[in-house]
Amino acid sequence: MNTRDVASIRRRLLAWFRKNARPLPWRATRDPYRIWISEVMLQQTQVAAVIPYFKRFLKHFPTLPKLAQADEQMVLRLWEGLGYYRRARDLCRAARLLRNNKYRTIPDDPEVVRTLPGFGRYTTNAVLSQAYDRRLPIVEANSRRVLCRLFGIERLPRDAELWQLAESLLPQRSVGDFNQAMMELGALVCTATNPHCESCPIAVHCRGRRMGRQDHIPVRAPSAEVCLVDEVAVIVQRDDRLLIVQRPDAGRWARMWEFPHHVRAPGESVLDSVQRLLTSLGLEGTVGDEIATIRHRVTRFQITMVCVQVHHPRGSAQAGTYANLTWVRPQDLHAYPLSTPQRRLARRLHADD
DNA sequence: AAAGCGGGGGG
DNA sequence: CCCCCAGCTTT
Repeated sequence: MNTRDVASIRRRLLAWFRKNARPLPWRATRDPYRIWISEVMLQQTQVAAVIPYFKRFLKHFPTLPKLAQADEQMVLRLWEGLGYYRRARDLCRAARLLRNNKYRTIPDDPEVVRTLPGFGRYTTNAVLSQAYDRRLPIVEANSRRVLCRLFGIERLPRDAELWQLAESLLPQRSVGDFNQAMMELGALVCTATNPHCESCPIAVHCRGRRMGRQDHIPVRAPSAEVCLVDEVAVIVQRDDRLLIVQRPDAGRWARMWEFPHHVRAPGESVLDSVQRLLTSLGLEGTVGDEIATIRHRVTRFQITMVCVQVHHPRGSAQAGTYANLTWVRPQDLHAYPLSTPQRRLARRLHADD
């Protein structure tokens, strides 16, 4: 792309956006706080799903100070159904960090913003370009597709390459609109399947289109295979609930799954109950021998270790399998009522490695 | 650099 | 069923 092409792309895209932009709620403002909330909700989440959540969230927490003093449980409740709940926790953490450092809103400083939890390169640049017209590029699902087709990249693109291309297109002003225009084009015209090249404002500059390869760009990374993994699972019982602590990788406790709806039937053995649980989750696997059982008088927990061999879901192949489960990160275990025996057990098993 | 996080929507 | 979606964090 030479300088003239780039200038033409900027002009055409901005003109197209001003005529065709959807009237989304977060576009009615340049309030950095609102833009921030929208950007976080939109991470890995489609626009249509976000709109009602965004409106409701802003009714409860209209400003940064309100969010900074919010109860995290309340924020999480408002987040229910959006997924990736760490986003909500990070939202609270970042709001409080800003307040504690005497910021009354998101500062116009990428170096500062980038250090806040939940602010990666994309979110930092998206918020600052839209709120303050900072000249910062963005790369996400939509603009990635646009860039790959526009530049005719017929191989797996490298991230650094895409960021560089995105920056090369940025105008001097209206940067926020331009970034949004790239995304809007990807959402409305340069779609993943059946792109509408006939109505694309920059089709004349599109190498992918010129090569007739738009349907084969961008190329996808091969999806990971489902492979067999030997695992050790720990079953924690309390009353009629089960909690499984699983160790997918040797020497590292990666996750803890709670199954609030799984009830061990009267008289049913733990091993049978776990087998039934695996089946009900659609996981193919077999429950092997019981390794050990530990009873905690104080906590009323009984912990059973069993060998479980599971056909382990890799990549996104089994996304959704664990719906309705509560996910707890190991570093968050201290906040969880069942953490003490779990960690004790983790240390014991770890010592055996 | 690669894997994991979650839920919904569409083909 | 599979792919895709306004990514971030950790290893």
